[in-house]
Amino acid sequence: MTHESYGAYESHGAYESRGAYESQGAYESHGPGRRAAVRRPASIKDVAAAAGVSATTVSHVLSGNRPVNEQTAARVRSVVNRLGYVPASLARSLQAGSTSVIGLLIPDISNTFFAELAKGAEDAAHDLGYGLILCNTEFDADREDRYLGMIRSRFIDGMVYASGSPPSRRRLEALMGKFPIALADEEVEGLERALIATADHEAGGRLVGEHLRALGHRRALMLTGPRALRSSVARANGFVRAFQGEVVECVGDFKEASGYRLVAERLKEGGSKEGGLDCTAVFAANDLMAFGALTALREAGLSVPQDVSVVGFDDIRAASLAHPPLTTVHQPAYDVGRTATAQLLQYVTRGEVPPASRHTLPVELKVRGSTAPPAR
Amino acid sequence: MTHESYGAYESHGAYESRGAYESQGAYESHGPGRRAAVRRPASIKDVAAAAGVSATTVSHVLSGNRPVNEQTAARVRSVVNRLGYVPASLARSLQAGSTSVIGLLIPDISNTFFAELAKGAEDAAHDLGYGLILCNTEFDADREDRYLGMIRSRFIDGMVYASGSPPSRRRLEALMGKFPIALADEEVEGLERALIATADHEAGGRLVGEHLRALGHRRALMLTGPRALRSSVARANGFVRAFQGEVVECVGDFKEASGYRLVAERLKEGGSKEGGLDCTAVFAANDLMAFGALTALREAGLSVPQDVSVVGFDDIRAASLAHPPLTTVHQPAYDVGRTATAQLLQYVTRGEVPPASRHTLPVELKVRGSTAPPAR
DNA sequence: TTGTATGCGTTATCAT
DNA sequence: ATGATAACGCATACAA
Repeated sequence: MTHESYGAYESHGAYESRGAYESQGAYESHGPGRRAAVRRPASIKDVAAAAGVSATTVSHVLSGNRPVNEQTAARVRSVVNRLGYVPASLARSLQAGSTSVIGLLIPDISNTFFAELAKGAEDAAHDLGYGLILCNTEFDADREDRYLGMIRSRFIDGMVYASGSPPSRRRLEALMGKFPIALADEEVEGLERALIATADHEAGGRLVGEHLRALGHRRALMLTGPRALRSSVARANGFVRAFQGEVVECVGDFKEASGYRLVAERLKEGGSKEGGLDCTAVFAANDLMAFGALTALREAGLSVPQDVSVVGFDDIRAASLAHPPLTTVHQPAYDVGRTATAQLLQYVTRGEVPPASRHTLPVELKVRGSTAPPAR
Repeated sequence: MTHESYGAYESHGAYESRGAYESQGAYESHGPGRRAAVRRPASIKDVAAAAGVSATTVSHVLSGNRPVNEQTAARVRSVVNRLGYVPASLARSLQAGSTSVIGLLIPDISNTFFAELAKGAEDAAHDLGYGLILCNTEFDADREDRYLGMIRSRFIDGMVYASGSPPSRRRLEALMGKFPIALADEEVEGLERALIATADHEAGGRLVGEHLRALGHRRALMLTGPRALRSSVARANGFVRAFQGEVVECVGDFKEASGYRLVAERLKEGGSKEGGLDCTAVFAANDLMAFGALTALREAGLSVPQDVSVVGFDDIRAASLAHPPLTTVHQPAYDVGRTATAQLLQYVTRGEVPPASRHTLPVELKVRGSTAPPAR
């Protein structure tokens, strides 16, 4: 399916002539409220026959790939219009050897971080005439497999991979040597030699560490993401190194519930003291977990930032709207998606598998209302 | 592309045998960091030749559509495995006449309402073995056209349409008679005779009206969505009827900026009094516009809900996290997406164009901190 | 149990 | 300027 196939023929009047559609619909109407059976859409042969030319000529009238007598062309266009003919993109793609569609695989589309990333990817794809399929995995390995199957079966020309389910690493490894794949936002352990666009996670962690240290905190609870994710490790490393204080690490899974659970459990176990957190600050490896932490703290009667400071990561939309507004690390989600996609397409369009290349995009600390100096 | 094509052959060992991949990759490696050229992937003929059977037999070994001698089958599978053969979904779909993929067209994926709707649609699609392509239009008519082209060119088997750009109505009209299309969340004026799953917008407006009236408000500013959208009109109608007070209506476009602008302008113009709003409550037709209103009010030094009450619509995630938490109408976004998709697929799988059918799903008023009795 | 021939809808190649 | 034919990769009707 080429770019043109999306709408190039509309200008020939498919939409301009309403009557044509109504009289030649691909479906037969069986009256109001009744189901209608599908009829075979017009093919290039139908057009050729009706116009008294060969299919070859029809093809060239539509593509402009070679000169056609203007009278003939006009006749063909008229028939195209009348029959409501639209070239079958499947047949085109089969012949062309590519679909002009790539995929974007993400774990959770309702996370505005990934939504922004998706916008960047979509813009980059559209700029080059490519379609973009959003593949939402919900962190589910089966779904991920299924979507990866689309590239193995060549339904799509390439894939921007922005997920993070660790078990998929081996599959990715096999795929990356055979198909155009770019990693966005997330490096995958053992796959350093790939096309990668990512935020500077380590710097983000460092900024948070410096911020909390400067406020006077000396003991913090860190809610990390899965160990298998490079970004998790990088955020934690940057934080620990810059904070230079005591850090209690708990492993979460980037979901709000896990942030809630980890903090609630720690509050119940009582740290070392009177049922408190035993930490003056919480750094969650993403905003969602930070929100979970916020909820757990509120339920325990602790107020933020008076009793405990909380910091997130990502700067999703809800972060600035939260109560209190969440101090967090802003990731250039849109740029990550755009960069990764642009990089990928550079190779897809040339029928090449991408070489290793890393783009690290800068992050920014957004200091808001959820952080303050420790109580005492 | 059938459901099975996504991964049915993986169990034959494509992934289980790493060595096979490495020695038979579809790309030729040119050493670390160098670009690699694409090589033609193995086709069914390659497998047939290598296994010493016909392509027909290979096809049947893989599909199970007819019995094959177990020894032969084993030999074929071994070759499939060795060559890393995966059937080309394009060729399959061309032959089958359908792709087993449908589209979901939405205006803004970063709006969590649509993200939730998308999840419902995706779940429903996957349940029936269908893939789902997320088409994000950004309210852009060109993008919408482009995505609608996918159904006209039969790249997808059907479309769940959850957008709302009014100018597209005529295009939709022509399409709906020819291709399987379902409307989600949004009725389209003049297209009542279609497959529709929507929230009860009118009831939502009514709940808000009753709530504000019960609190004692008598004069409200209503920020509606575009007039051309049925949901906008329904929300406004329900509200006006139940509120039974004075209502000033301003037309927005469902974006945050428009909520901000409308309220800011009204504040500047001064209503009828001392630069105030001249209303004790604001009802925005969606949460995004409510957030814009919140910002404008805050900048004007007005506090919510002490000076002005604010109500939204949708109950997106940020609503409960906002400051103050936003009173809003909860829409069953997930169910709307799931219902519309399930309905659509019921007809897609049978190769029929859907009849008229309307599902109206219940909404719920979430009373939170942004509403209170009027000051005086 | 297996193979041959044909068709799906298009575009490219080679003629005319 | 136009057409006939092959090829893309697969599945199926028909034969054997």
